[in-house]
Amino acid sequence: MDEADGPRGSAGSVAFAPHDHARCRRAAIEDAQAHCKTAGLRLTPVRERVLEILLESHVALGAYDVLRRLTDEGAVPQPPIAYRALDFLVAHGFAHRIEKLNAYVACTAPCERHDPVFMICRDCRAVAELPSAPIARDLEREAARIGFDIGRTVVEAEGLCPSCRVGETA
Amino acid sequence: MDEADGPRGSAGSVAFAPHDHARCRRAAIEDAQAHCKTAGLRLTPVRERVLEILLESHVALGAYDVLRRLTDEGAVPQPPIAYRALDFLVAHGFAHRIEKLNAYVACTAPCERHDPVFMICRDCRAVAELPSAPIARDLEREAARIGFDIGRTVVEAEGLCPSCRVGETA
DNA sequence: ATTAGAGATGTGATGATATAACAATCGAAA
DNA sequence: TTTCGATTGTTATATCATCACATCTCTAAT
Repeated sequence: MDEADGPRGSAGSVAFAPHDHARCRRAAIEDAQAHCKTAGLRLTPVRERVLEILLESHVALGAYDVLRRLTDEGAVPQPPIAYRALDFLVAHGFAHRIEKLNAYVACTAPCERHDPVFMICRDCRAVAELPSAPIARDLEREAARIGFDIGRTVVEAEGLCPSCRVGETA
Repeated sequence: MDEADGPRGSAGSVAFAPHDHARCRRAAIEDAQAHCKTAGLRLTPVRERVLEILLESHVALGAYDVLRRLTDEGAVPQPPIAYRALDFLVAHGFAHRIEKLNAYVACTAPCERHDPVFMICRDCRAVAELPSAPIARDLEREAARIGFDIGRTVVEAEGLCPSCRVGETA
């Protein structure tokens, strides 16, 4: 990967590689702010705070993990508070839901519009987000063969990230 | 598809195509019985019954749907009864878990060993199971690029099956 | 400024999915 | 026929997600 590519650069996964994470977070927040302004969406305090919480790492957090963080900061512990913010972030591409974990991660790519591919570490729950173009093509071809009309796709690989492979028992 | 291919033939999805479903069910049960005998696994009455319930159609059933069926037949309504049987069937490849739906379907292919691709109808919840070889290759290549070691994969496309596309509003 | 309407939030309750824990039983093999 | 691991019975609880309805808050039209 070209070192000149930033944390949200185009060369692929950032989650498993050392990177300037402060910049990564800042860029994601600024992207979200800019996109909301352009699109007339309201990045309210709780929505922005939830995005910040997700952006603290590339580890997937459950809705109740997020809620716990919010309540530690004074919010009342009502699940809809977390779910509503997460739903907003997912709906607009600022975060993704990981079906395999029932959990959420911040988006780490300028997510135009096809569902990404995720690589999920089973040890540390870190999630790398990859572009899905080749796999999407394969899926479309298979779907066409059986007359299926694809809406959304879930592509998640569970395994071990580079860090967690180190020292793993054979 | 070659009509000579049976319901568990090699040419791909059977779930969305008209087929001799009685034969389909029978073949799946017999496969399971034979495989358990060979492998020294115990296809106990409740396990076999749960497989039969899943095999009644190609529609995904939740664990509590299965449990309801069992209790209608006299079992006591304890969730572990259903989950244990489902876990057994999934562990040995006689059924699959659909992450997107938190639900289960009977396996419709002689599942040697790579995780299948599923096409899930959002209207009728029918699930077609396809071989995953090309997609698995793509995923492996992407994983190698970032040093990720893939264990299991989840590939699920949600959309509309051929039957449910008919008469769908544009 | 006033206010109507849509979107967002506060709040209590409940629904849906899944597992922990431990006792009792069964079945294959020593 | 005893033993040991796998399976089942049973109670309880954990975890994930949504409903329903009141209230508030922005924004834009008046």
